[in-house]
Amino acid sequence: MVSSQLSFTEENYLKAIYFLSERNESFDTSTSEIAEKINTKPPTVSDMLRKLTEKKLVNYEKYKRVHLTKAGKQVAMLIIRKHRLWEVFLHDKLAFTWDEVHEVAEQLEHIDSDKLILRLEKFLGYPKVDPHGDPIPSANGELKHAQRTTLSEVEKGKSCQVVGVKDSSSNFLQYLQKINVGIGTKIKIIEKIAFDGSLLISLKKGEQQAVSQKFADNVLVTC
Amino acid sequence: MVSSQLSFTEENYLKAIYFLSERNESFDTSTSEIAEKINTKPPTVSDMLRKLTEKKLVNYEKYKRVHLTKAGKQVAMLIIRKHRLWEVFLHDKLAFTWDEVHEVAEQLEHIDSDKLILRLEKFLGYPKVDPHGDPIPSANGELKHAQRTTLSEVEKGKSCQVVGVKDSSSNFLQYLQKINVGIGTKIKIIEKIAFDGSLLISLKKGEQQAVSQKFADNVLVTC
DNA sequence: AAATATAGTTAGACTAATCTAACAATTAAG
DNA sequence: CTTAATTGTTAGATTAGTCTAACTATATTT
Repeated sequence: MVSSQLSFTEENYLKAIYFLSERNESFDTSTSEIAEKINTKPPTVSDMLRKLTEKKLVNYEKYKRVHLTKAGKQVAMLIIRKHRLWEVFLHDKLAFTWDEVHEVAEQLEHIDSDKLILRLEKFLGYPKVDPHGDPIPSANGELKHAQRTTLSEVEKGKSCQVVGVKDSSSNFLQYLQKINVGIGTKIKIIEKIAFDGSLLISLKKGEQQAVSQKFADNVLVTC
Repeated sequence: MVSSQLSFTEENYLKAIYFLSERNESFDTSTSEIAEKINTKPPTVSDMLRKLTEKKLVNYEKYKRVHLTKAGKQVAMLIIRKHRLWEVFLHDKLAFTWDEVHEVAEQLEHIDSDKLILRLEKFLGYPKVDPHGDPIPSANGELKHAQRTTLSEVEKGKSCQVVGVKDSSSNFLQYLQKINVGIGTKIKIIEKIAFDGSLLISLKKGEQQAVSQKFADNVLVTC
């Protein structure tokens, strides 16, 4: 049942290193960036980096920059996976708003049970993105680099999930709300009307909806 | 958002003290019983008791027996509440069996968010008992001392929840399984037939079922 | 390239939770 | 009511995670 053998604190360091590394080309970060991120002081980070190096979760040499090993990245991805699945749960099932989910998910992400996460994922209907539109890694730690396309690119009969919008005018956002389309909404393409490029789509519970080509051009999705 | 300010460990001590105290009339327990329960050694418990005494969560004098203060009991009840609600979630929503729920709930019970628990309780339909039939304390830490009655005592039109059986013969248990009645099942009394004491009951999703008086006499419920 | 500024490490100390070994109090038995 | 058995505490150490202060390495500037 126990999967990582790592402490709460070690997990948080790995997650922080992942997010900081992601921000540059060389996929690495520094002692003080980490300290800043997780609200500790540089000496504390120095100690932890020595420990994580021993455990082969990071590659690190004194005074140089850190980066995650393959194993370290794997651990980080699984924590992020748990975090985002819990966010979906809080949002979809417990009606938390998108800005409330993060804090609680920070705690829930450390719960250690593989079975729990697999069951939760199934219960949530295998979501691909969290309530902020960020992609959810798979059980083996892979992150589909979510090739975002527009709704208009999706083929007839296929399903996809909303991850964002191109046009962020309040007109458009209000329209989206009105027809109940938001981040994470699953959409199936029922019909494409060649005449004007408009689409017939279905949302959950079989609600059908006709939308214009302009609409479809401005909704970003993953398949 | 933070409600208790207590460490994971302190919470576990309070919970252990609660369960051990519950086993005798004087509602107290001892250093070594606690040590045994939470798998530590007596000196560790001694230290912790000093600490919990300072925090006014237990009443304790050296070499005497311990008991929870009102505040300590309150904390314990809220942890038990969280534990049991999570057990219901795991069982009802994620299809864990009754013997699998405890281990994961041991972790989940320490998640600290009042809002989360209130929303979870609502999402689960305000259950009164966990999958083992143990009662769930209310948000203010009160445990309805679940006046168990038999199904036959419940009035027409009222709803109740199964918490156990009087007759535990395999004949009866098999019958219960067949008609999908278990611990936690909610039952509404549709009709009482005066002629033979039999009942017409409804289970969830409106499945109706006729049961005999003998059946109703042997099913324990809370209202 | 020397001086200065920035970033990182080492040393030493603290807290929480744990242990073992040694000692003290309480309880039970004769 | 003294002795033995049981139970509980104190002392001293350990580990994980954290801190401040002092020191060292790397980077930048002129």
